[in-house]
Amino acid sequence: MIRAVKGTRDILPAETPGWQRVEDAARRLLARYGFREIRTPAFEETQLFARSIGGETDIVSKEMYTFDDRDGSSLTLRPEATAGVARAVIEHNLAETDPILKLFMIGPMFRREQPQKGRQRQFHQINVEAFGMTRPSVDVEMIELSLALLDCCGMKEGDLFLNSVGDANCRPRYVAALREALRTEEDRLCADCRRRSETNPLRVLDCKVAADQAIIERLPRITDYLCPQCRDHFNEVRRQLDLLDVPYRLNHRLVRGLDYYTRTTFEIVARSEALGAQNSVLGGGRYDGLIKDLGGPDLAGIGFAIGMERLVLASSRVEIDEKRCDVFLVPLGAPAFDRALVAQRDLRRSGRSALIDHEARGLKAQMRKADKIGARYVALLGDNELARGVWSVRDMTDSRQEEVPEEDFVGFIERRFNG
RNA sequence: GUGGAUGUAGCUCAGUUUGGUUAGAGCGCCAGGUUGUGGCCCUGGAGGUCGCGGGUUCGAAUCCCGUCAUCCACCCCA
Repeated sequence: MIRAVKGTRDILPAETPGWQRVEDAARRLLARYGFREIRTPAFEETQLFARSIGGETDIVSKEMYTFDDRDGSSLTLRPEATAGVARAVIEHNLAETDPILKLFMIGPMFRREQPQKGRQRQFHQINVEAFGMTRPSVDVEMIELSLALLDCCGMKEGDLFLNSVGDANCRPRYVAALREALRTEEDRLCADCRRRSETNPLRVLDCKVAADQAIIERLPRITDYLCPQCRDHFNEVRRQLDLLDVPYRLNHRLVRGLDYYTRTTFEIVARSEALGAQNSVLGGGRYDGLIKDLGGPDLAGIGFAIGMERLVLASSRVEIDEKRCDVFLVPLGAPAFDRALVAQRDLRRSGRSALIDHEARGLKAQMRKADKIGARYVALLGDNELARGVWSVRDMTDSRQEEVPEEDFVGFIERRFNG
């Protein structure tokens, strides 16, 4: 049997209403904040991701689905959205044409990781990006929006963590200081952290090994190394968050795993137990140097991504009553079936959902099917009805049944739904 | 890439410790009870290479070896 490949899964008809609810709510809210939808390709030139995300990151070094096209060029299924959106912004000069460049994208991403709860190789994100705005109030708008989005999508219990990772001026100084401090503690750290001390010292900060925690708490903090500009920016972000009553918690250990982040970084962690170890539902930050690094104008950027699978897991379940059918037509015999086909078309033309059980044998079986499918009305056409030129229309909610002249049948149904 | 758990009917699972006739249950599906009426109830039916391969044995879902898959966790991220 051919199965869905490792780390991918089908979102079945029973689940799609929940996904649509999330997407619809998100689209409505994003429109209120002035965001417009963009849809970029699911694959790009490999170079784009290598240059934007950073060659030393886990994503680029071991998680990308990369393949050679037939002409020999290297392509990669997108592991995240920002790079592609940034590319599109540059390619189409969007910053020149759009006075307020706010974009969002909903779609699948691909990373070759070991699957676990809340982590799949194909997963879906809602990505929100704003370009060309450098002021702290933009950071605050994005953070407030991220909370509002999760809230309107049904996730009530989440903690917002905030940090600043500095910029090209001050972050290298901090990394140097961190590496220095780690050297003196080296022999007391876990094996992973000793390795990280060299490869990517920032990663030591979110180590989960209990024995390392005390040491990590004593390490230098990025916020003590921020340059004056970054410090002022961070302070202003915090002041305005307070102004808008946005609850947040500082987390000096919050360092994003992608190289392009600058200054503000944030993350929302679900309190729900439903998520397992991967409880981060939303993450993002500012990336002021990215567009220029990719060969575009010197354009600031800030964005975040919501993991939709995780959001669905963390959201309160709402029963969505599936109304698949307004009228279920039950013809008995071949002449009646022909009339039912016509009636089905006419009902649909008038805007109602109508179904016929094409395979049905007996009346009882068709009634059962009508009930299972949640039909509001059943319209029966048997020998009695044919002889008198009527439909027997049964209201499935109260089991009341009445006869309706054939020529008024569609009008009768219409009045039932509109009146 | 590493570690742990689990693979039996469409779904959820018993049965595996202590090997023993035709492998069970609930739900779902189909049909009948009601030859023109759904839900509830009753009766019957269909549906399984017991993940796959090999081994031990008179005999394997059950014991042994291998392998694959899924889940959870590490790593890391949304």
